[in-house]
Amino acid sequence: MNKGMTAKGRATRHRIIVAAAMLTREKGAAETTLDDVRAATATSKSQLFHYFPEGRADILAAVAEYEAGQVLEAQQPYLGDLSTWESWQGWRQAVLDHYTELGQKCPLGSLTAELGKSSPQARSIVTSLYDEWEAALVRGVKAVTSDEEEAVRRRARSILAAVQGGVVMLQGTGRTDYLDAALTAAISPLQPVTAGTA
Amino acid sequence: MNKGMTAKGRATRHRIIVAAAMLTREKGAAETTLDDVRAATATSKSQLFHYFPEGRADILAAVAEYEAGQVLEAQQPYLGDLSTWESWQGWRQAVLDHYTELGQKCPLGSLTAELGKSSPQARSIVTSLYDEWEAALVRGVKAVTSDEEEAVRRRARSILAAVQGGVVMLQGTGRTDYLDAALTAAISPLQPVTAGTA
DNA sequence: CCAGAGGTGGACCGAAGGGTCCAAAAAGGT
DNA sequence: ACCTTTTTGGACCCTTCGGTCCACCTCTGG
Repeated sequence: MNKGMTAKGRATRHRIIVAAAMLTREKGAAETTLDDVRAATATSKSQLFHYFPEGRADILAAVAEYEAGQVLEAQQPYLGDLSTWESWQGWRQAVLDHYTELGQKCPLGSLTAELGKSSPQARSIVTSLYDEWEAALVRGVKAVTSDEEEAVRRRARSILAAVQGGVVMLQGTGRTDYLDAALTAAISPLQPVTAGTA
Repeated sequence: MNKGMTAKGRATRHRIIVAAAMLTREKGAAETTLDDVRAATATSKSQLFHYFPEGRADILAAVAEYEAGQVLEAQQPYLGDLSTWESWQGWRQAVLDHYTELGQKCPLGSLTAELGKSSPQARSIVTSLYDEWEAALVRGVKAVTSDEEEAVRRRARSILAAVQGGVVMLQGTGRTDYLDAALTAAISPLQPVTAGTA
């Protein structure tokens, strides 16, 4: 894909993606126009179509891919090693902090809303993000419990859904209470039985 | 608001809302144009603006309000009386069935995405929906546990977030596994200690 | 130094879609 | 029957925005 593209070209392309990602977070995908991107990157229309032949949809897809990566990155290094209850707590806090900071701006929410329909590639980006995320959680759950495969998988999914739900509600209300409560409740069964809460 | 409006007028207005709601569910708010609504309701542009002076935004707001009501209605009669573990299970199944049936079509998702930004009224619709929903869950949790106020509230929020998360992931992947797992895990602490799972 | 590639600028186009307007047709009241 | 109010039809305007086109830079390598 980077064939026939100089360092300068790649830089421009990357600059477009990053700027478009920022705009998308700020105003949502629907309100982000090509002119906005153009203005934000000091580029011209022709460049946008030069680097993204399919136009707008192409850019948005690239942004989605970029953002999907950021989502997982924000959870590191915790997500990579959830082998102890302490690291789970660290992860929980990292997630909480990250989304608290983001606030209303949701990286993927508006993207999927805009691209999701009739765009199989967008769908696959989200799906593989979830898969990767779930896999990491599965490894972590497996490390701190002795449940069988299926139970572990279900637990991981419930944790993942808790994050998603908390984030969605944060988007809609601006309150972090839900994410906090959901996350805490979701991982609490992983807590070693020392001073456990029912 | 219904001042100076005949029965016929109210009927037309209502017809517009219902049709717009359906279109919104099918194609998302962003892709629903006034012409679509016009065609689906056999009305004219002037009527749209007659009944919704603010235009498109006005219609979308009305749809959001309408859909918010539908969300809670779909959970009845269970949501109204969550006083036993059995009714909690019934509710869980009702939610699962409802969203499985809806599948990809999310009533409020695209609405909030489109209206959420800079529309305080849309925000308040979502907020009060969540509040009402949470209140019902709080009553239910309180009925089956002996936890103190704050713990009850947190539990209710975690359950609510679990539903939201499961639904979001259903939207994105088409799979109900997440909602199932999240819902099960979220209410499992409410289960009476007879054959409890850790 | 001179091709020829990649990179850039910006004018231009056409469709889509939200919103306005006016006038005609029903409904309602007296 | 007659006047008023509501309801309806649809032509029209105008902005926005994605997308096209072509001419002009600016590198790089031989």
